[in-house]
Order: sequence, then C-alpha cells, then structure tokens
Amino acid sequence: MRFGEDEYRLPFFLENGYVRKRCPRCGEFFWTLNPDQALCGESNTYGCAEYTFIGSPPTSRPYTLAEMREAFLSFFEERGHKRIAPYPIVARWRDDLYFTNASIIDFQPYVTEGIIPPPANPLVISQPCVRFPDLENVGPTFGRHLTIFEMGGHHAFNYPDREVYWKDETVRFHHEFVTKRLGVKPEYVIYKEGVWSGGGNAGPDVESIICGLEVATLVFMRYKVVGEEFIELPIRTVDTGYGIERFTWLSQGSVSCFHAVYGELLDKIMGLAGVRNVDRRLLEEFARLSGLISISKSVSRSENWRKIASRLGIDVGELHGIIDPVVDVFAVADHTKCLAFMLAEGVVPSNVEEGYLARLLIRRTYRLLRNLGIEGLMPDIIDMQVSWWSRDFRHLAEMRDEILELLKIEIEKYERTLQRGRDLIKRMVRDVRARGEDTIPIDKLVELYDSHGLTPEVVSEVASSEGISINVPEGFYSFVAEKHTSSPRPAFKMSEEIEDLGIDLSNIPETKPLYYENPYMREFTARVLRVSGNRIILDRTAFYPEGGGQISDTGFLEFNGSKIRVLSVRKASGNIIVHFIEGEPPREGAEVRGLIDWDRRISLMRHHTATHIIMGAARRVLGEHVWQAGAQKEVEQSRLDITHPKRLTREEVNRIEELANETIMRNIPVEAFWMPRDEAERRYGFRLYQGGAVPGREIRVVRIGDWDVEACGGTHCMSTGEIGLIKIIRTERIQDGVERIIFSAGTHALKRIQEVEAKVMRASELLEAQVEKIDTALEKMVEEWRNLKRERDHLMDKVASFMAERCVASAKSIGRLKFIPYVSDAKEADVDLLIKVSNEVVRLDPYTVAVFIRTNRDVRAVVRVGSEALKLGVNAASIAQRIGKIIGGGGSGKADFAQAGGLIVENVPKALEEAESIICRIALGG
RNA sequence: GGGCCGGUAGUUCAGUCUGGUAUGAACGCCUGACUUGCACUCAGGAGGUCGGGGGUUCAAAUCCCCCCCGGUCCA
Repeated sequence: MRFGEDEYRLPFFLENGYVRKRCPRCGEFFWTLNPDQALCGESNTYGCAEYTFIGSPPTSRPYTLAEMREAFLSFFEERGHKRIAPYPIVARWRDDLYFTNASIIDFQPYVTEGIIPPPANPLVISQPCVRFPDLENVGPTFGRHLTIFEMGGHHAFNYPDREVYWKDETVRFHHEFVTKRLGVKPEYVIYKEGVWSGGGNAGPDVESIICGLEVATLVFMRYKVVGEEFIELPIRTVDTGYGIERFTWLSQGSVSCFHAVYGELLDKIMGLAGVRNVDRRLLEEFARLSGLISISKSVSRSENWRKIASRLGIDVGELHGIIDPVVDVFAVADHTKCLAFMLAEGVVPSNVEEGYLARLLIRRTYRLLRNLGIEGLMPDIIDMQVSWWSRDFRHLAEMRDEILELLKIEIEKYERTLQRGRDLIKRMVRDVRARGEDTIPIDKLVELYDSHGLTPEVVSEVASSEGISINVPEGFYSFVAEKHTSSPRPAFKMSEEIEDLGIDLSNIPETKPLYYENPYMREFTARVLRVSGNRIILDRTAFYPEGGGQISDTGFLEFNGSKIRVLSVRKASGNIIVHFIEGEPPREGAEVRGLIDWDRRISLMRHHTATHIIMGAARRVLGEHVWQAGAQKEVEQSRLDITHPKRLTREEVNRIEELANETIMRNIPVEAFWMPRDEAERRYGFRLYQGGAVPGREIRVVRIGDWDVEACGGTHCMSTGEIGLIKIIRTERIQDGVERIIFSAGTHALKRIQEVEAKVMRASELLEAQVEKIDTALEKMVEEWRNLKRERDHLMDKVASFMAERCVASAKSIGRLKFIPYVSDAKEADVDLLIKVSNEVVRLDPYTVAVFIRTNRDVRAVVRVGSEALKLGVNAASIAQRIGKIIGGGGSGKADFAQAGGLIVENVPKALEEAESIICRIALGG
C-alpha cells in the first residue's frame, strides 16, 4: 500500500522550496531543502546514510532526557496544547494489547472512535512505551531501538464539525520545534514519505530524519482497515511520535543513545561488568555505522558486520570481541529499566501473557549478565534504575521493595530451571557418548529449548564442559518458530462479545435497567415490546443480565393470570435486555409483572460485593502487585483469580479471610455511581480496571469506603454488613503467577462450614475419638497400620523360606535337574509369595526348575530356573509360553524367570505334565 | 489460548519404546565398625498407593482414553 504524492504535497514544503526525490537505494520518496541530496538520508540496513551527529550534534546545546522531555512538552504547551500526565505502561484499559506501545494508545479506541471526547484537544504528552518486537535490536543498534522509551506525542482530534489541525500544521509544528527550539539547521531535516498502519487504523505519515537518525513520525490517521479495504474515519487523528531518547542522543552526539540517556548509570554498569578502556575512537566509528546493524528481512546482520569491519580495517572476530561486551551492557541498561517499570506496575512474571514477557526479559538479562560474569548483580542494577528514574517517576520508589521481591522470586525460579537443565544435558551427553556419537542432534536441541527453556548457548556451555561440542545451526530460532503454528491475537473488540440473540432489535429502545436504580427491587411491572419464540424484550427490567462475571437472574413473569418461568437474561447490542422464557409468552404490548428469584439474586449480590472486599484484603496482605486476573460469581460459591508470584500460605489465606470479615463487621456503605471515564481515572487511578477493559463514555464505579474501588457493572449489597460472613474454601494455582481464591459468602458460607463440621464429626465417630483429638488418633492409627504391614511382610518372608525348604525336599529328580511342581489356591498363596519361594528355592539348589501355579477363578504360573539348570539349557520363558497356551492365556519373561496366566483352570495338571516333559527332554535328551 | 516435555524412595533420576520379580541406582537418612573427635571408608538397615480414575490383557509403572499437577516455548 502506498499513497499518492498529493497526500504529501504540503504547502509547507512548496512555500519553503523543498524538492521531492526518490531514494535509489531504498526506493522511498522524501522531501529535502538540499537539491544535491541523492539518498534518503536515513541510516538503515540498506546503508542510505551514516550518522553524522556522533561527536558533532546539530542542536544548539546538549539536553538530558528530562530536559528534552520538558522542552518538547513546553514547546507544544506554549502553542495551545494541554499537557496530559502519562498513562500506565500496562494497558489494562485495552484487551488487545499488553503494553502501551505508543502515546495514541492512551486514547484508543474510545476517543479515536468518537465514543468519548479527548481529555483536551489538542493535547501533548510524553508517554513511556514498551515494545518487544525490537528486542533483538536493543543494544546492537546503539540505542536506536529500546524496549522502553518515551514517546512524545502532540495529538489533535478532528471531528466533522470541528477541525483542529491536520497535516500542514503538524509538519510546521515539528519543523519549528527542531529548528527554532532545538536549533537544528533546516537543511539537515529530511521528511520521508511513509505509510503507517496498526491497530486496525492506517494513514499516510511523514518521518523526520536528522543527520541520519529518524527522530519523529507524524501519522495522519484517517482510515479504518477492514480486510483489504481502507474506509475513511469520521474522526481524523493527528498521531505524532517523537522519540525523546533519540532527540536526546542527537543533542548530545554521544557514542550511543545509552550514553545520552543513562549517563553515569551506564558508567556504573560498565564498571560492574569490568568493561573498561574500550577504544573510544573505534566505538565512535562503529556508532556512525551502527544504523546498518539491525535485524531485517532483506539484509543479514553478519554481512553488515563484515562491511563495517572492513571499513574500520579490523578483523570481524576482533571487532566482535571489542563491541559485544559493550552491546551487552547497553542491553542490560535498557532491559533493567524496562523491568523496573513493569514490576512497578505489578506485572507478575509468569508463563502466560504480559507476565511471560516479564519472564522473557528477566531471563534474557540474566544470560547477558552471565556473559559479563555478573549475573548475581541484577537486583543491584535494578535497584539503581529505581533510584535513577524515580526522580521523574515517583511510583518506582514507592514500589521498590515489591520490585525487588518479584525479581528475587523470578531469578530463583530461573536458576532452578537452569540447574534442572544442566542435569538433563549431562545425562543427554552421557547418552550420546554411550552410543558412540559426538554431538547432540538438532531435534534434541530444539526439544531442550522448546520444552526445557535451555538456549543452545546454555546447552553448548554445559556440553563442552562434558567434552562434547555443539554446533548451533544458523537459523535455529526460526527453525523452532516453524514448529509452532501461530494463531494471531483476536482482533480488537469494543466490549464483551455481543452475540446475536436471534431476535429482531429494530426500533427497540434501550431497556431501562431497574436493577441499577434499586438493586433490591424484587418485583416490577413492565410492558412487552417484542416477542420472538421464547425471547422477550421489555421496556424496563429488574432482571440482571449475565455480565461482568455475574451470572444472570432467573424468576417469573405474570400476566393475565398466567405465570411463566424466566430461565436466563442476556444483553444484546444497544443495551437491550433479552429474557429467555419457558411457557406460553405474553402478546406484544401487554403489561407483565416480573418476579426475581430473590434467594439466588441476594446470594449473587453478596458474592459480588465479597469479591471486591477480598480483592482489597488480598492487596493489603500480599502487596500492590495483586491484580484481578478473572472472577466468576455464582450462587453457592465464587472465585477470584489474583496475580501473585507464590502459592498462598495458610497464614496468608487466614489473614485475608480475617481482614475480609473485619470489613463486613465495619458495615461500610457500598456506593455505586456513574462517572465520566477520565474523571474516574483521575480520581481513583487505573486500579479501577480490575475486571479488564470497560467500554463507554461513562463508567460505573463501585466504591467500598476506603477499602476498594472498581469499575463494575454488577449488583451489590448496600453495605458490607449484609454479606454476613465470608469463608475462603480453598486456593488453587491456575497458572504460574495466578492464584485462585474460592470462597463462599452469606448463608452459603455458613452452610459450607456446617458441612465440613459434619464430616469432622463423622470422622470422630469412626475413629472413636473426641473431635479435638481426631488428628492424633488418626496418626496413631496410620502408624499401627504401617507396623502391621511391615510385620506381615516379614512373616511372609519367613513363610517363603519355610515353604522353599519343603519344596526342595520334595523335588523330583530328572537326570541332573530337579523339578518342583506346586499348585496352590488363592487362600494359600498369592503370586508375590510364590515368586519369593521360587527365588529361595533356586538359591538353595541351583539345579532346580520350579513351576508354581496359583489357581483361583483364573490361573497364574511362575517359572523359575536355577543358575545351573539355566546352563544346561532350560528356558523359563519358553516353558511359561507353553503353559500359557495350555491354560488359555499367554506367558513370557526372561530365561531364568517367567510368568504365565490363563483362564482354563482344568488344564493345570496338563500344563504341569507339559512342563515336566520339556524338562525331561532337556535333562535326558541333552 | 495453543504446542512440547515431565510426574517412580526424603532428593535427583533409571526402568516405559519391546507388558511378566521395583533383589532399582546415586545422594540423603538410621544403626554399627574404624577414629581422641569430625570427615572419609566399610558393613547393615529403614524408606514406594510408580500423580489420580477408567479401559485393554491371563498379567499394566509400561499400551489406550479422561482428569490433576509441574516445567517450558509461543500467542
């Protein structure tokens, strides 16, 4: 997709004498003041330019990151933009993204779709963003790519009836900022044409390149992408992204962006890693060319490394030796900052979703630090990041202890994984060597990575210490990726999936929800607006439809003396509520009387309010990293899933239960009210979004005094005392990092306690012990049972040796062999005993062949051959096979020991005769 | 949400493909010997619902199905 020249032919370019050119190397169009400019001027993998600002910044003075952020914000503030505080980096108000990866994310989709007005228009913001797709490039590109960075955005939302500003003004603002405020010469600024698309939207964009570095992207969001088609949006959004870090780097002209952003913090990490005395001139030379180094589909990274090495007149291996540790430190600086921010917002490392990305980053950083020999220092480095960044981001300091605790737990988990892995590799290497091979095959390497989390680097390290070398194939990770069939994340949904309920909704107004006006309403009257089969729409209802983890109400509708059952109630699009009924429906236009099943409903209300109370209690007991990861409210019990890195202990559960019940006893009023989204966010913070994304301009806030506030559409008790009692039943670990609390509230909680009590009393009766003593009584009983079992085993050993002696004495001599046939029934001996006896028999006389048969409803035979008899050629397995056939079953085993079985009990004598004749043939014939 | 690996003694595992005695291995534990004592070494011993439930079979740790739990990669 490409837009025509018209889209970019702005008055600004024409008035100021810009010329439009096409870059012969990358093929892109660009606008420049310099008619001699041949290439597009962007330092990229195609090599269209080199960085020219290293050592000679184009700005009038150097800026720190904080200064650059402030310069950006105040510049636009002075030009009529309202400054907005940054949003969290965890995008909990969206369900299609884990992290805020651009400033516009803060306003999608509610503002850009026109559902709610923007907090200001135009506005300016510096938004910390997290991006993982560029992970591989973070470090090698000297800071052009970062996992965490600040995106400066000035945004304008243009409505059909209100134009703020569009392309030309946007480019003018940018130009004024870089030339007037920062002092960059206009001829240094190149504007490249581009197409931006993402998150279902698209539009043309203009990229600003200064001295080889792309510093800003000015996007004109104008289309909605539906399949292959671009559909014009009613609201056109100016979506700009200024790389605050890149601008800072540009202004300092430092060796890398990391030097500019982290300053002395980078020096400290370099010091810890022992990376000193790096040839500064070489580093600068490399930096100028570092635009070539990024993972790209078209050009291989190793090829560009060779190019750089030859330009610098140095061997590639030597260059790697110098640059690699520096690049590792760069990546560490970036990753540890990103982690500090993620953990500060309560991302609990786990094996799924955003928690997995935190885990990925921790493990990657751990390996980088291991390369540098300082993996033990990760907590110290993160602590340094916390102090460094809390100057601008206060919440980091407040969360310091929790950040370090989450980190510690996760590092311990990884170290256990690595230890397990090392043992596994050692065994595998031994296996490989035993087979006389000299390397671990690729499918094993894939398995080690895919199933055990061991990178080929780790495998290679361990294997070489065991004396086996590993060749890691070039495209290892893509090989692994191919094994996985990827399923894309579902496209963005505006709210909970609203399905077609099979009823015509045309000309039906919103249903008036009486359950919000008065959650205690048990009966109501309403008019029937539409009937379709077993589905009915009323003009108003007190039936709560399924939603927000609360199941639907049930009850009855009464009319004209008849009464029909309401089985479930669901929401259709347009806030229309549909009742599913059983029985003959009323006619349209009729007046009906609704009756709510009140026992069910009050129980659901108690459980719902209880969920919020437990949430507040869990946060107080476990920490601020606790977020709701899901919830389901039902009639008898409910569950709440929370993020937490460890299993809950009995003490923690008890403490949560105590706090929850204290909150009930305090009888705190529960308020529910509607409030504009932005005001609610301002007043209560993003803690509101415990239940995930909540749609709409106004959101419903449920507040329990100072205990808990959440955006919630459920029905609640009026005050906490109405719940009466909360009993936590048990906890489960549903994923790494997510604990499920299953609890019961109100009368059902009491019933639950009574049930458990009844079980205890029953156990007490069975044990004939007082309730207070059932545990010790049971312990004693188990102990006794163990002793009895042991005694029995010893007795059986004695019985076995006694029987063995008798057997040997009664053996039939056949040549040099002795044959001992023996038949018993199940009462006399079981198979285990026969095996014991047979072992004892051949120990006493190695010339013995024992054939022991136990009969019951079926037949089991044991054939045991002594060591001397074995030498003479007797084979237990073949005898067992013959016996098995005769008794209608089968048999097999080893030469000295075999078993057989079958169902034909009458054939046992015949089987013994056969066994004897086989032995005879060997003894006499041989 | 999907793929893969695993669950056997207190711990780490072998045995599973190819059904037939768990005389399982190492470490740890207990007792004894050696020693001034400890460690080491030696001798002996205790320790198992083979994750759970179904099925197939004369016979299941082993084969099949379902479930639970842990690990891991990806989204």
